[in-house]
Amino acid sequence: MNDTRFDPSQADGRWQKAWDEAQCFRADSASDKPKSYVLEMFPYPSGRIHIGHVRNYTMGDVLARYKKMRGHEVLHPMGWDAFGMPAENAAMEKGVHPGKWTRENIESMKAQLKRLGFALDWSRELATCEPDYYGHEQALFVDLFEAGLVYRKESEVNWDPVDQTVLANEQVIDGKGWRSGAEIEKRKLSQWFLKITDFAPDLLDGLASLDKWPDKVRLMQENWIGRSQGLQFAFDLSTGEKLEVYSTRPDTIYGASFVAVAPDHPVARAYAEGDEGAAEFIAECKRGGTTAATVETATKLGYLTGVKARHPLIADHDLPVFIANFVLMDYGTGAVMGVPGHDQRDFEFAKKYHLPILRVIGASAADADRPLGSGAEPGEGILVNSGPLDGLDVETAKGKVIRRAEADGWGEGKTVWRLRDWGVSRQRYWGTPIPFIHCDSCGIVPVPKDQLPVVLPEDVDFKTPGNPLERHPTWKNVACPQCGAQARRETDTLDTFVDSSWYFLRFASQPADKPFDRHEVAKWLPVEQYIGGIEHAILHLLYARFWTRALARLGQIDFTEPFASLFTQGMVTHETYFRREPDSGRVVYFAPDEVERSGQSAVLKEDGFPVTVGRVVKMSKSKRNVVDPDTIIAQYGADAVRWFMLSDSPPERDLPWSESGIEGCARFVQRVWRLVAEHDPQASGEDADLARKTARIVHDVAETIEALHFNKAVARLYELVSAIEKAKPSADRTSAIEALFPLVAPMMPHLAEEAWQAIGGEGLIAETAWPEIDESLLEDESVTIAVQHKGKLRDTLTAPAGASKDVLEEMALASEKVQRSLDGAPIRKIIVVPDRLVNIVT
RNA sequence: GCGGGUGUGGCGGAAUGGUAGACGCCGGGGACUUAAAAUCCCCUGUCCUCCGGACGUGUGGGUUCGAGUCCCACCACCCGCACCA
Repeated sequence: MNDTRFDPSQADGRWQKAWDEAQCFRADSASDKPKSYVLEMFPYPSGRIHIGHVRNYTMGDVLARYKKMRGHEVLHPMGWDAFGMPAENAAMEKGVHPGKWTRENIESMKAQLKRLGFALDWSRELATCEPDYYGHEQALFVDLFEAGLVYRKESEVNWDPVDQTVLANEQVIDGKGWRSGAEIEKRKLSQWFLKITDFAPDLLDGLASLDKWPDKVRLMQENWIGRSQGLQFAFDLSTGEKLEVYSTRPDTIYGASFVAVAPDHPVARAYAEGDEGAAEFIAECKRGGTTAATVETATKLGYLTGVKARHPLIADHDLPVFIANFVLMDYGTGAVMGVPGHDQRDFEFAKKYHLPILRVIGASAADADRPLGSGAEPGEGILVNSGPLDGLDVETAKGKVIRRAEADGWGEGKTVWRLRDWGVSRQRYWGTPIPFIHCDSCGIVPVPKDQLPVVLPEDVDFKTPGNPLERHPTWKNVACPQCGAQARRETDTLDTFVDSSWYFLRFASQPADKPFDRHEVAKWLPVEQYIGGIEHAILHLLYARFWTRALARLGQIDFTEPFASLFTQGMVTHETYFRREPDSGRVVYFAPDEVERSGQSAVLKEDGFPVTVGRVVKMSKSKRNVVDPDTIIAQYGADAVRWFMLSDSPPERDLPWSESGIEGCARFVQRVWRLVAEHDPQASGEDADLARKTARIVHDVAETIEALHFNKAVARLYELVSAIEKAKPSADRTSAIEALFPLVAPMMPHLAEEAWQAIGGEGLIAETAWPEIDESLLEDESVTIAVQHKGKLRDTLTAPAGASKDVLEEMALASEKVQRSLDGAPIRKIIVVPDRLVNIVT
């Protein structure tokens, strides 16, 4: 151990092997230590680990290793979210089977993760694409069906009329199919749904208990679930039918000037039968994709029908009925009343179709005749021009209208949720087969559990677009489990969000004959700390919460919230380098290793001419601003890469990758290593300042790791290393060095092991306890007091901690700098904050 | 369009309403060396009449003895929007 440099290229692998052999990171559910379940969102096996994964898993790893040092039994597993579209795309493009492609990707990504030295329990590894995972998922799906939480209904998909296939939203670009270029249209298919709306109140109420989740995520989920209270009421139509509408602003009912229905509303369809223009308009609305962003950013269009709606409160007053492209069939009743004065969308619609814009709310009664100018006024106020409601505030008016409607029998107060049921059908091959059989006489029959798993057939082709299961020659054909007659398998597969809705249970317990063992699961769950990207703030996390609640309702588990604490980390970003081609104006991007960077500018290595240094954005293949984890591990070692992932940027914010930054980290690894040579067990003498600093930093690093403020832990460790370097040899300095290595062990585990061994530490540092400190060393003896005058800093004083206000005031006035600033002005007031500051007001 | 977030030196950032810029990167100067690498030391927000002072946390207002932090309005960028994962 006399080498002056730490060599990761030989040390990393050696310690990774040592951990493997000692099986340090195997989670023992029989242990009587307190248990910690640390989980990072499992990756999609795209082929290579992305630097974003490295950041995510490094954070989890630091926490897992730290918890272990704190005496916890830690479960820190890893697996693969292995179903999904990219495998099918690879099959189409390269002719490789999705299973082969996926399994090879898993192998290479696993090797990459191992090179980073993560403290993972690989004995629990799982891949959702294997029958021993998805078979259990099928069993759970059947359980949910039997509990009445699964049903079928029609719903819209993106239909590519040329490829004759269903497209995902991301495959629709500017309303056109990504391969065919054909105009996409909305088409209705009969599909499988999970009744997440059954749990809407529960999912909403449960958010309150998630006090270790970021507020922003809870808020996003709250808005997504979208509880609203309003009035559902019926208009009498001139056709003799009734039209149910829902409004959250029944107080504005006197301001209604039109009614609008969704293009696929029965009233619209019925009317279109006798009106060609309406039929054409409805057909027009079918064009384009199904996403909310597309629908809502489209120009608001309406078609005036000849139908009239009788206003329920204004005698003999009729409103025109429109078919409108912005009204959604699956929210509320698929029909709305339009109040242009107090809703911006209605306002724009009214302008376009020359409808009356009435004011029914003003700042006061005097506003009754003030016209609405440039836009709607959606806020609070006092009712005007509203007959019996005049003078009431918004809330009171809402209540009055609802009571009136209920008394007169034309409507009732109703709670409506924005959340829709979860459509889980996918018309694709590479997913969990939905375990149902269609029988002409028995209807829809679940596959009996003893016949699960329904295994995906291997012999499929991807030469033509569409679902290979649909055109497989034999797989579909099966006998009905009930009557034995010839029947057909369901060919839809499950949304991959289903796979990720219960994998955290399977990690905790992996029996062969059932999805999980409830007693084993109870030992580990809920997950103590879940870490992943903010992009999953709504869908994945909501679906996992729902699935957990559904299993609790079925009596399979005893808790309803899967993740006690959630952390959402930021992205890893990098500068972009590009040139604009002079002829076409096309932008050509260059990879970081093709570019020589200096100061503000950069040149292309190949030709020596400059390239433009573009914005710092999320690493992506299209911008070519990616760095490959393997390359940088080979160059700098796993510890430097891990250290970089934790340094500087707060973990919830974006982290800009930089060459100079990683070099600084690699230098720091060596700096820590050099302290091994400084470790002198024979050194004697005290260094009270260093001892106090060491205790303080041991304490702060623990605190900041627990709060996941890794950047602050890193800053404190830099300080400790500097302090040790500057200190003269002493017993306290030797102790500081002995404390330092365990402190950095969660972050730089390879170096820490090597150093620990070199200074004669016992066993593996991964299994060592966190350093103990003398709590009395945390008390400060003196403090720095700021003295302000006119709100500005004039001087700083050193005072004993806990000095009285009078003493501090006296010290402040004694300061020459303060007197100069005061310049004899009369003192009006002195504010003293003990241990902090004195502010003199003149 | 709707929902959520972020904004502080050249860069990443730190700061229970109480000393703005901790810590790191970059840059500058110096030491060591035949030289380089490595390492170590010092400086490093802007401006000015520079042993002192003024200004300064996206923009414009406000509350306060005191605002990066609280309130109002705005701007820019990022994430999500139900079939990407």
